Amino acid sequence: MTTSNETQARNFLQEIVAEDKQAGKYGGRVHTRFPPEPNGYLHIGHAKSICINFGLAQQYGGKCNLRLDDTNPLTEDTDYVESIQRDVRWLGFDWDDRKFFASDYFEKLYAFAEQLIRQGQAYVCSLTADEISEWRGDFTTPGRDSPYRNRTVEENLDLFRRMRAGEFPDGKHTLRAKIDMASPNPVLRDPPIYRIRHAHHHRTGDTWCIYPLYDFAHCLSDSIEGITHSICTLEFENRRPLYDWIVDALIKGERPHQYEFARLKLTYTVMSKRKLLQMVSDKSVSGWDDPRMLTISGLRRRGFTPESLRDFATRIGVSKSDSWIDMGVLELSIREDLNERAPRAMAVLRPLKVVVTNYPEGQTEMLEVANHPQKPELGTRQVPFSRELFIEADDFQEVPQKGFFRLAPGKEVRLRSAYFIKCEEVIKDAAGNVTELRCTYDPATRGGDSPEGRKVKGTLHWVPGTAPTAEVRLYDRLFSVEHPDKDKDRDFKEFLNPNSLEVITTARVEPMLAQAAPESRFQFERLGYFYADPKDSTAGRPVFNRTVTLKDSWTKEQAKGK
RNA sequence: UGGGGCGUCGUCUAAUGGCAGGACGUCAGACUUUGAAUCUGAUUAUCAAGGUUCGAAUCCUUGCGCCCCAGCCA
Repeated sequence: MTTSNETQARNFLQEIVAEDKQAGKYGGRVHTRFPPEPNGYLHIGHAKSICINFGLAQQYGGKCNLRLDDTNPLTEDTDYVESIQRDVRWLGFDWDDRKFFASDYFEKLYAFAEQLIRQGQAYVCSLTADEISEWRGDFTTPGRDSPYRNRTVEENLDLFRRMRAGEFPDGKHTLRAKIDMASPNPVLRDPPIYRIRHAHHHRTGDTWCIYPLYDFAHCLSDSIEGITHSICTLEFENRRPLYDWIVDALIKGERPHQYEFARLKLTYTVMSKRKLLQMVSDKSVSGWDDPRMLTISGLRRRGFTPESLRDFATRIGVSKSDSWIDMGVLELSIREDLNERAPRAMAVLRPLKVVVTNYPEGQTEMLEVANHPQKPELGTRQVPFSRELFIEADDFQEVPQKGFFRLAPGKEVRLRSAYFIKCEEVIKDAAGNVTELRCTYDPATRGGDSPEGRKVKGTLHWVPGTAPTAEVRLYDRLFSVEHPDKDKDRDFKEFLNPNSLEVITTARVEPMLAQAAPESRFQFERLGYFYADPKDSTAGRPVFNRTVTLKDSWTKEQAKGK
């Protein structure tokens, strides 16, 4: 019998790296890289890639570089560079002194381009963008050779140098690799590798007016950095022949190889940077770090931990099959982590006043409450108890439905770590709304202990009548359907969940919570895990973000009854 | 349509010609001072059809389905 503990199943990338290392390839060296383009914030799909690339390096005694792939000055920005570094570090990974930019290599890449020209493997093409597209053909018809394909090396070199010198406007010429216009793979039909762009670059400023394209820059950046395994997502698989062609043409000796895995797809969300950017710009969300966003910064602000995200990444595995991960898996990862480490606390979201009629007026006693039921080492705290208190409005039903074992007229429940109380009277306003409950308590049940084995099924959380109020933000899935961008004819934003955020400003919290430091995490008993918002919390007035609810079999039970 | 890739429980993922395993989910139960956690049990899968073989998820053939590619984006 094998169990997951005994079998250390390797994913296909680990297998490739292990075999290469075993075979002594690259002298046993393992060197990966995480190469985001700084044109947006990192999301949970990137987190998967980060864990794969940095993880592989860790597991096989290698290194992983951080490389900002900044070859398109139109979309890139230093703000993004900063956020990327912050997010990778927060996730728990370290590139030491190996932070690189593709733009570090512009001079070298230019030299490689000239070399390609001299080798007769690249030419300056003067077709317009539209013409290039036309001449490329389509899936069924081969492309036609550009009329500029046979320019001499000298002419190409001259033109290319003048492109660099800024003699031509945008789009006037491109440098193209001379491969095969009839290739069944359109990527190989003389792909442009340099274009003219008179644009300000976030790092090189106005030094350049020509910029290399991804296919040219990426494989050569890998080569320059001594990358051994260049890992990317499946949609780049078509480009691997081009990767190899360029590297073969220009690099002698050891060279990197590209491998592809399936990108992460999560239900109830969208993953493309374009769509995330759109929601940020049109204010569908409050920003890149809106806690509903599946960006790393959004998840961080929601209260996710780096550990839970890393756990998620290993849990979902790595393969080449195009698959959907259920949002429940992400929720499981954070619940599992926070169940272990989050101290418990009591907060009431929708307060219902309870008066304990037989409790002496003006008396207050301190009750000791455990911070974690399974971890006595996390200690206890004191919560004041007196004649007036609040319970959750949901925890009372005047006419209890089937299976409801919380408070109801004549019924007895336990107040967590306090006393048993019994509902004697229901007070309503003129409109018939329940505004207050009159209860009696049993002094023999102090601490919540059951005397002579008396059973009560329900245990409710509560806060003192003097409890401070706090703002609580209840977050839910951003989209209300599993696959918001599956239907190409419908805008994904039609599926935004209108209830993805509920702000409650009148929640009541136990006294200790009013002092909660920003970024601290708690389990609000019976409600979920909450995180003191790092931006909006102020001294003595924390704002709590709901990270995730507790598993709730009662709601499920209720739904079944209907 | 040409090329490339991928098809294993509801979902994700193992198997490297030798008992289709694990996790999540679901269902049932135990326990419970959180309807949480924990524990126990159950549940369900090799895209199809042929072939090779003592033996096929794995190899071969044919078919089917899904994904990617026709940016001077990455």
